[in-house]
Amino acid sequence: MTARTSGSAPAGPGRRDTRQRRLLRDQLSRQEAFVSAQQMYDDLRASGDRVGLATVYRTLQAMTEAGELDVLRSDDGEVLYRQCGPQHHHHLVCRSCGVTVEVDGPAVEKWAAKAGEAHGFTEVTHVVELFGLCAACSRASR
Amino acid sequence: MTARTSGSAPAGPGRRDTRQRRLLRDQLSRQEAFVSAQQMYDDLRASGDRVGLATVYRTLQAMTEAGELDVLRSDDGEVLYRQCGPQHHHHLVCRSCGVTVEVDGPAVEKWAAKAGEAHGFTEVTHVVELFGLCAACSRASR
DNA sequence: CCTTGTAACGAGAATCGTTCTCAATAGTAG
DNA sequence: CTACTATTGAGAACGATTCTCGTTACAAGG
Ligand SMILES: [Zn+2]
Ligand SMILES: [Zn+2]
Ligand SMILES: [Zn+2]
Ligand SMILES: [Zn+2]
Repeated sequence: MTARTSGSAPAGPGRRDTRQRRLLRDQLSRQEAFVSAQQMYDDLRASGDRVGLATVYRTLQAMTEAGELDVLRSDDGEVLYRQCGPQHHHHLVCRSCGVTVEVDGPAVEKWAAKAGEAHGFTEVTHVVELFGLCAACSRASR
Repeated sequence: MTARTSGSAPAGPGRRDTRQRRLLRDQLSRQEAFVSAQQMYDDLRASGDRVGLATVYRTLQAMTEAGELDVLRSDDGEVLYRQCGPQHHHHLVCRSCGVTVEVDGPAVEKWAAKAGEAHGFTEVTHVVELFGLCAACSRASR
């Protein structure tokens, strides 16, 4: 027996501070928009950083499970990630550039819960996302 | 020149009444739940009907573009289809059996439009879906 | 009915995002 | 510094969806 003698340090997956994880965390904290794993991978590559695609996928998933990222699925089926604030909110996403604004909608929450009950459903969750063209992209497309 | 002499009968894609399309339309009109192309394919196969997978995908897509079907993406990324009523509505979907109830939420529509404007977004659309366990599935899982 | 032009089919190959495998690498506690 | 093992990454494997292209079969004319 060599490592871990007593029940103190919580060893196990997800706790090592690696170069790859630092890179991803940094890039995410700098992002305004929702981005895909592929985009993250390409961007890191472009800036000369060496990271494996599988690692990007794994890390993004792990962070999501840990509640550090919000997920969204684009129309063409790609999974997009974003580092958001901690409170419950919804997203107003630009269809063109991905820029995202966090918005809240207390009315929606209530409506959702009520609608669920009314039909005998339990454990009701809701998916509420808004898509549009941000001010900048609206202007650009005129 | 043989077919189409004058500018009357709108020839072109999407208008032939084939056995496969009838089968799909029939099965969809009998479905309470959102279903995937694969499921449709399997079900048709199971009931002895001969249909190609590509045809199922193509037809479902065409019907969707024609506004005859509503689309939804499952958590694991599959596209699900359902024949719904013509008016704008949202869905309360059972996570377990897929059974769906159409619900409306005037409050949500307003909130969405307003939130969009407030941040300078244009052409705002919304995705609002509710997921839960239907009464039957809630009972079964106790 | 029979003929035609072509929309629609379908089997299988090709895409594409994502996940898995497994040998090599590198945090970390001691 | 060493040992233990979490993590990585190249490439194979997957699964849903799309594409290809030779064959089939609607449906308008004749
Ligand atoms: Zn968010
Ligand atoms: Zn934009
Ligand atoms: Zn619907
Ligand atoms: Zn159910």
